[in-house]
Amino acid sequence: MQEENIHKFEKPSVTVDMIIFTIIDKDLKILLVRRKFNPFKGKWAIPGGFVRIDESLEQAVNRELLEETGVKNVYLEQLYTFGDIKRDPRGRVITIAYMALINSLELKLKASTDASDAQWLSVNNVPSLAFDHKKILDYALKRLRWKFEYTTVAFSLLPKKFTINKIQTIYEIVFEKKFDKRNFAKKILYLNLLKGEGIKKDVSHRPPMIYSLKKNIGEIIKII
Amino acid sequence: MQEENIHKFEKPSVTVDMIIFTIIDKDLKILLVRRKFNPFKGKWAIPGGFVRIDESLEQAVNRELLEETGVKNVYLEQLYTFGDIKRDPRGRVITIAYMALINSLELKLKASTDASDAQWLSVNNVPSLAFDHKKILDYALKRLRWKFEYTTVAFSLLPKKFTINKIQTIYEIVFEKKFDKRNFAKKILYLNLLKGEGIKKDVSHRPPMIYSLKKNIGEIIKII
DNA sequence: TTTAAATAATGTATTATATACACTAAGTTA
DNA sequence: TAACTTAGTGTATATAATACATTATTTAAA
Repeated sequence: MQEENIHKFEKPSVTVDMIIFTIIDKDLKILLVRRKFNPFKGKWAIPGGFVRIDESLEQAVNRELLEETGVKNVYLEQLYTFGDIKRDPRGRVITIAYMALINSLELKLKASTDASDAQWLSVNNVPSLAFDHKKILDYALKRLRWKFEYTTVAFSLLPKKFTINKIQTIYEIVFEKKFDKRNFAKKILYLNLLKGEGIKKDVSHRPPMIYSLKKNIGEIIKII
Repeated sequence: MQEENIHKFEKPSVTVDMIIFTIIDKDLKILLVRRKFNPFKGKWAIPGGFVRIDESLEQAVNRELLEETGVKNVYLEQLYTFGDIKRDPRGRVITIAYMALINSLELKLKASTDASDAQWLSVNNVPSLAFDHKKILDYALKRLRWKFEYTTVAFSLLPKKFTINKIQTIYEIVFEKKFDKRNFAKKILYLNLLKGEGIKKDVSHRPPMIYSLKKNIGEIIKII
């Protein structure tokens, strides 16, 4: 039977790379790893690795994510595929970029010491990065902000139960601006996304309501 | 010098596939090609092909696009990368999906006869497609509509000079609904995107104004 | 030359959404 | 019990979106 030959052409290597966002100390951070080998030995890079022949892209990303952070079942989104011929000096490497959003409380790898080869660094203070990883970061930040405006991804950065104030703080960190408390609460509550979960105890001020995100929220909804 | 080996892992094949949109006879159409070889011999598929080792993804897409349609320098946008292990029965093939928007007047390959192995078919009337191409089409349609709402991509489906009515018709085709003429014109003109180019002649009714799209329009602007 | 036919051009009133803005409430700590 | 801290809430204004109908200009036909 006549069949097209998929081995006719020399194949590029394929990797996945990811921008892993979390919020630590009221700061939007990404995980960076210091490269152990050339090219760019000693430089900071975003985590990633080769896609195995027997795993899907999502499996590859989840595997790398688990290796680097110890977490699974987090919010993951494919961003863009970068395929310039010379993006990797070793040869032709096409990378599919993802972003992950992690609630920092779930992290095994906590805000690490300076000596470590993996660190959470503020997006406003990233060093020069290997490969085209700066381009990937810029793309991810744009996408993140867009998603915050139009979807409920922000809640992926929070524990299951949270207060309105916690959400607002996350939005303020990501957009680097303050929102009006009354208007913010009005919008979020009016959207009917949240389920009341009682009242927070043990705070030295008026105790706030606790909420969780309802299941089965539609895909795209104007939030902010 | 110690260097990571990019050839340690068996490599997948990499293709680009594209949804090519155009408007013919007041209908949103995509180009489909009939497969000459197995797998899916005889089935309709979207155009695409292997990425050569020495060309970028964009170069690959443009090459395939030129081969299939005879056009170049058209609107092209990367959509998503599909990498399921079993999406191609021949082996591991990862495909980067693009969409192209073409003004049908520029097409060499015109709405072709039934006998041809490449045809423009209405998006509302696509046959069963090879591989995961239906998934790609669905994704492309969503993206297209979103882009119509928030950017000026719609103008890529028109000649350089056009009337307000032509734009409105394009929007009505893509969204499959009618817009109010006064409100539509108001919005488009108020956005200050258009440059007057005189008055159309040789029409058997009141002659309309002709416009062109200004250069250097910002990326994201709410249109509709 | 007059009338019919076709599409172009245009404005206002109403509704919905977004924004600006400040005080009282409920708990803890000193 | 006073001071501190964060929670919770409403209204007025501005802006944006929608609904809706008539006159204008050309060609073709009568």
